[in-house]
Order: sequence, then C-alpha cells, then structure tokens
Amino acid sequence: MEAAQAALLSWYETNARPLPWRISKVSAWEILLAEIILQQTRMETGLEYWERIRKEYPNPQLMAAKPQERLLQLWQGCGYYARARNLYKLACQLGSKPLPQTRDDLLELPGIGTYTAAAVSSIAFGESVACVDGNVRRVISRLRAKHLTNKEVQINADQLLYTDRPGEWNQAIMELGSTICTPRKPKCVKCPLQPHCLATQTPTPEEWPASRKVKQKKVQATVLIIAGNGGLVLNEREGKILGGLWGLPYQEGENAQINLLNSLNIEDENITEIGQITHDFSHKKIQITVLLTSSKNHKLTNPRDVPLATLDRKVIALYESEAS
DNA sequence: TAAACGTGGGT
DNA sequence: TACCCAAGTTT
Repeated sequence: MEAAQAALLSWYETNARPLPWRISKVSAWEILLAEIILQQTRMETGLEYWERIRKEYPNPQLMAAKPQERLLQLWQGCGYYARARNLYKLACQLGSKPLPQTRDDLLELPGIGTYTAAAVSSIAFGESVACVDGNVRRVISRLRAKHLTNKEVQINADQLLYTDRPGEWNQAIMELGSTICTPRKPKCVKCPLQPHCLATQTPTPEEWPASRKVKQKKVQATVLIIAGNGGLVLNEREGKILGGLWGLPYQEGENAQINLLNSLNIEDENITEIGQITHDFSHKKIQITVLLTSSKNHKLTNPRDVPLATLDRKVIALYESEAS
C-alpha cells in the first residue's frame, strides 16, 4: 500500500462519522437508496429520508407493490423529484430479479449514473471501481492543484483507489472531502493527505476546483388558491418540474394571472391577492403572487392527503396564517 | 455540452 | 441580499 493510501485509511478508521450503514450491516438495496437520496442532498437532511424510505421499502419488490405516489409522499421536501420517479421505475423494472452487482450493469438502471453505479458496486459488492462525486473531485483537484477535466479526475481516482477494500476507500476519500477538504476554509492542518497535496502549499488551496457559476433566472409566477370546505383545488403535476407531486394551479410569465383565471373560468371580481412569496430553485428565483378565491363546485383535496413540493407548502402556509 | 432539475444551510 | 454548494443524472 502506498503512503497516501495508508494515511487516508488510517485517518478514516478513527474519524469516520457513525453513519447507520457504517454501524451495522445493511443490504445492497439500502446502500442504493442512500446513494440516490444523498445525490445533491446534505447528509443531515438525507438521513431522515433514508430511514423513512428503507423502513417502508425493505426491498424493491415492496416499493413496486405500492403506487409511485406513496414514494413521493415520503420524498416530499427532499427535492429533485426525478430521483424518486426514477427510483420507482427502477424498482418496477427489477421485478423479482436481484440488484445487479457490477458498475456496468447498475449503469443501465434509471437514475443511476457514473457516481452511483461505482458507489453501489464498490460499497455493497466490493467491486474495484473508484467513484467520483463532488468530494472526490475536490480532493483530487487539490492534490494536483490543477483544473482537471472529468476524465482526468476519474483517471486520478482510479490510480488512487485502494483495490483491496474499494468500498471503504471510496467512503474514506468522500469523508475527507466532506469534513476536512471542504469547499471553503479547508482544514489542511488536520488533513492526512497534506504531505501529498500540492494545493496546500499555495496561499489559496480553495482555488481548486473551479466553481460552476450558474446564474439564477428571475421569473414571475401566479398561484391560485381555490378554497372550500373540503380543502383546496390541487392537481397532480406532470412533466419534469415537480412531476408526480400535486400542486396548486400555477403559471409563470407575464400574463400568468389572466391565463390562469381564464383556464379555470374564474371571474375577476371574486379574487383577492393575499400576498407575495419568493421561492428559489437551483436555476431560477421565483416571485410568486398568491391569489385567493372561494370554490363554487370544484373538486377539493385535503393538502395532507397528497405529496406536495415545498413551494406549494409555503403558499398553503401563507393562506392558513391568513385565514386564522 | 450546458441547462434543467429542489431544497436548505452557510457566509 | 446574494451567492455558493451539497455522496449527480438526464437530455
């Protein structure tokens, strides 16, 4: 074993956070659930979703046996709902077959990309493959003090991989990125890889890797609350944005208000504006006008009975505080 | 390849 | 306030 590998594994042995799957043995399915839930999601947030979802679905067959809407109900608030839709598709597609054990076979499944395929095959099945996530990319970029392409990062990760215990190695390097080699103010003094790192020899190790710089677009939108005794008008959303979740009538753009009212045959004079809300997506900043009217003879739904996105929950919370 | 896709926490 | 970013994938 090389010195850098020994140093990191030794550090990991005493500094690994006590995550559930490190404390006790869990199934490959539960590893897969964790990897998907943790995509772009913080550990502290993801853990409670993982506990909830693994408990309800100890295996893929039990997931496929219930409606997608049930999964989305457990997923609500976690974001990136395509993950849940793809996970459900995966469970259905699997049928009675066991989970594939290699990276290449896992890669064929919906919602499984290069990171997750390598993470699951190495952690759950011991395959010697290096996974590259944001942590690994950052650690390796700094070790080399270079702006690397994806391919170059993967090559470096493959070379560094400790093939005797690939799952443990992958977790160790991610753990380092997550707790020591952080995006800002990295704790180089505590880093087991410092003797091997080029970035730490510079005044600005946080310079690597380059940041993404995606600018949020500002958009206007209107939401309409149609309220009655039985609840609110809620519809199941379709498409990629919050698809599969339910939500209030919502429209973006200049003529959103007029279009919304026309499409629902609502008269102008029965409408009141109860407030403005802002809600951020990663790619856009939404300024929402919240309109209220009373239901004549619409089909009403209790918001507690259906999966909702945080955006809709915020709007409903405003309405409920207004009503009380 | 770049943009779309949620949400919440940190600075 | 504004911006960054988190165990990424899809198109």
